Formats: sequence, structure tokens, C-alpha cells
Amino acid sequence: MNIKEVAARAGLPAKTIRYYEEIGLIRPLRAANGYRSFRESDLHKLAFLARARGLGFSIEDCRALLALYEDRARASSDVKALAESHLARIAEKIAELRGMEATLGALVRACAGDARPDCPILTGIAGKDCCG
Amino acid sequence: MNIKEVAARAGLPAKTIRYYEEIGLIRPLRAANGYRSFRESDLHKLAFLARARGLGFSIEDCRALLALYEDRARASSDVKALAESHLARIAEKIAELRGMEATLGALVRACAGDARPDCPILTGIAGKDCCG
DNA sequence: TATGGGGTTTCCCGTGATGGGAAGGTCAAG
DNA sequence: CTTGACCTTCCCATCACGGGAAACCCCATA
Repeated sequence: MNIKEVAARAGLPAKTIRYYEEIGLIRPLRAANGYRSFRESDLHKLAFLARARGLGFSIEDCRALLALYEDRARASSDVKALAESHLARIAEKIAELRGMEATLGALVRACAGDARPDCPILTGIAGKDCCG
Repeated sequence: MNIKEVAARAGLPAKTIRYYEEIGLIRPLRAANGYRSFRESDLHKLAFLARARGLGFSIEDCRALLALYEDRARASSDVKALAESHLARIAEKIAELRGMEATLGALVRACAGDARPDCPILTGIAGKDCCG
């Protein structure tokens, strides 16, 4: 399989696939003409990576997940620990964003949004009572 | 005021303040020795920037907000439009993160997390039924 | 056989918003 | 005069790619 087909099937840009090879996440073979030659196992790994990235795992997390995936002697507790720590990061981010949403939402609701210059959003950002 | 004091009072690292000058968000004076010399107005702008960044606005959004803040002839509708568009981006991100949280959370709950290799998290990421 | 068009390769630069750290100038206190 | 804290500029690194150039490869058609 050449890179374009594998890209289509894994749902990843060709650029990303080359990058993943460069950082050692996959090791496709090479044809005589220098083209990358992907096996089914490469495609499988790329699809795994695409899904893990879609769940927000960092590249290094993905590397660890892939290693666990390929290690038949793994303990599921190792996988779960990784996933739980990522879940915690996700929850933190959500909390942070919700804080922003609440603060900014209140300012937006207080703003008339007309042609006049008076703006609670600006005074809110400027004032000491903002972003508590 | 030298940079360290202004950094402490604005709640920003000195590095960040230098960067903000470099990209033209602030224009502090210079003392004879080459040191930056911050006025109260610079401090005020930096505090504004720190809060706007804390609300998740991008640097370019901050530039626009600062311009509006300094423009006495602004229309509050312009500010509100900017803020609402940012609020929408925040909501999108929250939705995306909640999707991840739901999917990954379900996988984590299904995983025994013991010494055995069987792991619904890995098969979930590997399988076609993962990530919507 | 030439030509065209698409696929592929490597290489280098850019992103956003800083952080780290080196090399060197300046200032106030002891 | 020295020490140590502060300041300066400059360059490189982050993270996960994306854009685009220059060159090579393959296949089909005229």
C-alpha cells in the first residue's frame, strides 16, 4: 500500500503519517523505488493512533499506548492508569473552560451590544474584579 | 518601573512582557541605560492583557480588545461580537472535550485494571466502534 | 518516444505563546 | 572593588503538524 491509500483508510493526512514514521511510531517498509510500503499491520497501527489522538492523547501517550497494545504480557492496570490520568487532564481542561465560559458569559450578558461605547466586557476585563 | 516589578504587579512573567513588547502590544519607554521603563498606563494594559488571556482570548483577540478598550468612540457591539465568537469557540472546545471524556470514561469503567492483559480500553481504541 | 499528469520523496520554514538559558551590561550595597 | 541581583539581546525548544519547493517515479496516451 502506498501512502495515499493508507492515509485514506486510516483517516490521517499523508504528512502526519510521514511524521509518525519520523518519530518512530511506525516503521513501514520501503519499495525498491524508495516509496513507503505499508503492511496491514502498519495501517492497523495508524488507525489505532488516529483514534487515540482523537481521544486527546498526546503523541507520547500514544507511543506508550501502542507499546502496551503490542505487549501481550501487559497489565490492564497500566493502560487504565494512563487513561485515568488523561481523563483527569480532560476534566481539568473542561473545568478551566467552564470557568472562562461563566465569567465571559456573565460579561456578555451584561453588555448592551449597541452603538454606545459603554461596555461591561471591557471594564470587566480591565477591572480588578475580573477573572477572580 | 522596571520589568520585575511590573511583572509582579501584572501577574505576568517578565519573558511574556518582553514578548508583548516585541509583537507591539505595549510600547514601554527606555531609560538611559537601556532598561525598559514602564508607566502606570503600561501596567494597566498588561493587567488587561493578563486577564484577557486568562479568559482564553488569543493574542490577536487581545490586540483587538485592547484597541477597542483604548478607542473611546467604540461601539459596544464590536466588543460583544468578539466576545461572543470567543464564547462559541469555548463552547465548541468544551463539547469536544466532553465527547472525549464520555468515550474514554466508558472505556475506563469497563476496564478491570488488574494484572491481566485483557483491556477494553485498548480494544476500544483499536476497534472500529471507537470514537464515534 | 515524448509528454503530461499524478504520485512520491526529502528538506526547510511557519504556526502560538511562551520558556530556558547563554553572554554580557548595570546598579546598589557592603 | 567585589558580589549578587537585575537588566539586555539572542538563539533554540516546545507540540503536532501544514505548506510548499525541488526532484524523482510511474503509467497512459499521442
